[in-house]
Amino acid sequence: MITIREKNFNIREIAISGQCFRMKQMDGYFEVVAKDKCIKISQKGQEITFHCTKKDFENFWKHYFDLETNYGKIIRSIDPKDDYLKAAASSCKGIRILNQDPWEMIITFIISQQNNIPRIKKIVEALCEKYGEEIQGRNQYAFPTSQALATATEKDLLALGLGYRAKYILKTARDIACGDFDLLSLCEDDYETARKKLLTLYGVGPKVADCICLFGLHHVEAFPIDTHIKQVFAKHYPKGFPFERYEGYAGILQQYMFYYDLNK
DNA sequence: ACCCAGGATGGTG
DNA sequence: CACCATCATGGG
Repeated sequence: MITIREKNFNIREIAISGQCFRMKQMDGYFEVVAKDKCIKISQKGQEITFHCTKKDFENFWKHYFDLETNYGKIIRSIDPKDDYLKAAASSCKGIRILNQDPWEMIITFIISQQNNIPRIKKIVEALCEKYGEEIQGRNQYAFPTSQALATATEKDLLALGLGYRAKYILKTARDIACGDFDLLSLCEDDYETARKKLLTLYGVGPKVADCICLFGLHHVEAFPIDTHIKQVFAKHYPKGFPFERYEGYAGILQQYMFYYDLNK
């Protein structure tokens, strides 16, 4: 168990930010499942307690929650004249851009298309229960490996409620499991290269590719444009969003706007 | 019964 | 290039 103090960290905001789908609010704490790991986290004000060993915190969770980045500095860089962006960031100053598993992001964000967040969570959970390994003593299931998912049939996936995305998931899982699509080299690529490669996957378009880049590869310049952001742009940035001002990390600001619009 | 949800694909003009 | 029907499913 390890407790830290951090201004720009709010586990509740992160849990409902729509970038992760396996973070659950329990009675007095949050339960987080990532890849094949599970942790309980509680927070009182700026004191955050990670219920794990110091070793696991240092080796995994610290990086997972992007605790080495200064988010205060990012928020302070917002144009003081941009009232909307200031309000958006102010509504969720505790968001972090998580360092999630690329494979997990590919699958979950293919599922996310034309879908709502509660339902995405439900489907991801069902997928883990059916194809993931049990995490010992946790009553939780790891995210399935590509090899495990590759053994599924389209009918199996349809039964889980995946709908028309079932065929996307199957082909992508199989292409990755057999090594036809190389995940390891993807992790070495810069944003533009990674994005281009991701677009070759069946079921991955521009928006999903950017979500994978942002949440799975930590290319914080990636800026996913979904239905919410389109509405925000139409309403608050009719003359265009000032991307040039936030070059290299606009994706973080995207999360503030997404959150603000989602919870309005 | 109608509309929407962190869109992508395949076809057409 | 731009547009557009279609793709399953559940929740409002």
